[in-house]
Amino acid sequence: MKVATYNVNGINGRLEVLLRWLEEASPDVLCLQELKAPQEKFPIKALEGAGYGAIWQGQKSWNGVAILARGQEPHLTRKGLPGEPEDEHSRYIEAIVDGIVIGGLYLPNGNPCPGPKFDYKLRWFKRLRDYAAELLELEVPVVLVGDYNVMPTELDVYKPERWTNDALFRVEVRDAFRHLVDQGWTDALRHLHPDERIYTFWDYFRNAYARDAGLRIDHFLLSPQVASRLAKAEVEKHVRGWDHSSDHAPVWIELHDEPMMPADE
DNA sequence: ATGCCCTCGCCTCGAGGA
Repeated sequence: MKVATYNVNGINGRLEVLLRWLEEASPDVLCLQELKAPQEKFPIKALEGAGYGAIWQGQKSWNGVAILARGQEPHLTRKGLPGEPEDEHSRYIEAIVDGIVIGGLYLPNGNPCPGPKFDYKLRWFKRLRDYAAELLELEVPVVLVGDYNVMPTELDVYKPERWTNDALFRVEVRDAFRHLVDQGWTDALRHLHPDERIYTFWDYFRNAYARDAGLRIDHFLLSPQVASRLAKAEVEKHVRGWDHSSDHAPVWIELHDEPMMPADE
């Protein structure tokens, strides 16, 4: 089973690229972020034509998240995180697909820092941690995946010293991510590639992709019940080089069908 | 220190992104 994430930076402006990649990669599940489209402008017909069922939470101009499933309808279990009812940003959507809870998220950027946007990012992170702890208590397969807008370590930034005071790399934000992972989650890409420089985002500015000046900000966090099934984790870097690409690349993990149990268990 | 490039809106510039 292949589970993927892709910050599309505008689903309608990106539709051709998205359909091309779906045809090429055929993920079983795909979480999308930054739809930048209101609910009624989500291109459901085109995605159904490509063989996918979908649930989504749109928003005019900004944010917006979706979950696609190949050959089936994702079973919606939640829209939005608990803890701040007045928060109207479309940043979290959750579904069950093939027995796995898929939480698709788009964490706030937080710049400029300091400021209200940074405060909102930290609050959102806290809400995510509180909710993630509840999910872990269920002891079921859970994948919390999407654009976290955090580079967890210096290995995840092309030039760490340039990013020290940025909301994506501030120590408070790295701490928040680490505390989340330390609840018992597995960072899938880093787990399988402990020493590699891996990026999932390259700025449109400064010829960043050609220079490989990237950031690793799109992450898969796996509950123990699904971490035991992790087989592969890869970034579709070449897609970032396509014409009219998003500034993020798609990222995916491959899961074994059955848990890999220790021999003596 | 800032803009760079790109997306969206309701409209040709501004806001936001990271």
